[in-house]
Amino acid sequence: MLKILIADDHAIVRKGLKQLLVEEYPSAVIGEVGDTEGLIKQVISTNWNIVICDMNMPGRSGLDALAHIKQVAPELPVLIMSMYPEDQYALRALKAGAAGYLQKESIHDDIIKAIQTVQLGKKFITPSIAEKLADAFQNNNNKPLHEILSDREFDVFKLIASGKTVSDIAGKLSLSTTTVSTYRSRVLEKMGIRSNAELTRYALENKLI
Amino acid sequence: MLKILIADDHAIVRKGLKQLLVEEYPSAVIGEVGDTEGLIKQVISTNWNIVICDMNMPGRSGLDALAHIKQVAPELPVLIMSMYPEDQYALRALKAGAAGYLQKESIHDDIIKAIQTVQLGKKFITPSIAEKLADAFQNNNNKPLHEILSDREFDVFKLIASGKTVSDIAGKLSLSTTTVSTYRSRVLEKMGIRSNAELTRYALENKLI
DNA sequence: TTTTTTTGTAGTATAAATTCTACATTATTT
DNA sequence: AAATAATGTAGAATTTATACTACAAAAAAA
Repeated sequence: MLKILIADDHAIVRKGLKQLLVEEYPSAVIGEVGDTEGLIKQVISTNWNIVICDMNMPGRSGLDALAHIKQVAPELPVLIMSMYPEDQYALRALKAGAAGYLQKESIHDDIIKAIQTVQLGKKFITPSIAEKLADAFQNNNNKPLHEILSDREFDVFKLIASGKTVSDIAGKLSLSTTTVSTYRSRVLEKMGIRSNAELTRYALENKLI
Repeated sequence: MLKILIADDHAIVRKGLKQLLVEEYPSAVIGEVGDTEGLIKQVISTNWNIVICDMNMPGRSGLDALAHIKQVAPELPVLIMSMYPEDQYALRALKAGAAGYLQKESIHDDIIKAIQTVQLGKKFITPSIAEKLADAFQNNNNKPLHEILSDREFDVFKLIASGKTVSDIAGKLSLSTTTVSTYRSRVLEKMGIRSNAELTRYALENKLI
């Protein structure tokens, strides 16, 4: 009998998802937990076939929980869902061992397919994520992102992240503004990032500024 | 017969909420829309008793929609829900004429009570929001910086902080890019800030994005 | 040791953002 | 009620930033 565990801190989301699953798998057992602790507990105490886990839960994040699950139940497929389209997160999730990454926006369309896929022991990868994956694969894999920057790029990275404009930086480093812009695009490219805001965020999170 | 309209861009959320409502009001008519346009259309074409509307929908935000609804159906109670706990949003929502503000986290506990309350023509205010309200009522001075922004400015603030470009934002809000730039400078001015990076930082630190 | 990549650097043409200014509407204060 | 300030909105002119493209020097891979 199919046993699916849902982990999400929002009860409405759990409810909606459960409804969806019940409609497709009327005889399945659907469990719910609202935090990562409950999730871990459930995974240890009960034999679930699939876990569907939100990425953004208060306290320990879904990814932390995932890492934990991979230790106690390496075979248990975990689908990570998130409200962020940013496939950035998808890569992190997959790296951490997720069986698939679902955006909440399109979960309706994907979830059943995803379940079928992971039931076969395969990973559920959407085409757009596959592409990102392929990219990340050939790029440097396990270094922190900012370590794959060249020195100059890293300089520029930090300055941009701390709010300097391209021309400020050009002045400071005595370079042409276009040069700085070029560095910037290389940084963005290498880090799989799309905006200065994300740079800032990254830098703050990694305590680089 | 009770007729409740749900507006939320995430189908799972609609589903969960609907389920919740059906359980409590089996004979109620529950409508669903996924965007603000649909919402406005529905409000005009059908006589709903209550609207439950998500604050963060793509395109025109829930608050815009609310303002619109207040014009065409001033008596129709609109409950605004949001995933942000920051009661900041609550104040804006109430100011814009919402009948209540619900956090998605606790919607399970509050929604039925909220519906009963607004059915009596009263506003549903949780204690914590009541407090904020009281504060805001007189305490205009010691507000956090971001609370001195106007609604529009705040919209733009969040979008910039999360990395949208000025033209993205202009597109999204159907404004001229120069208008958005103007908001940006006003925001920078009001907050005593000099760059987008600082905006991002501020927003991250204050958990506004 | 060739060959291929990465790095440091810019120019040109183009796209995007900013500044300043302005002007109705709303809100607030006096 | 009148006066003042804040808000929502843009246009013109200008300043900045970006996308492409390019190329030599250094580093890495074959």
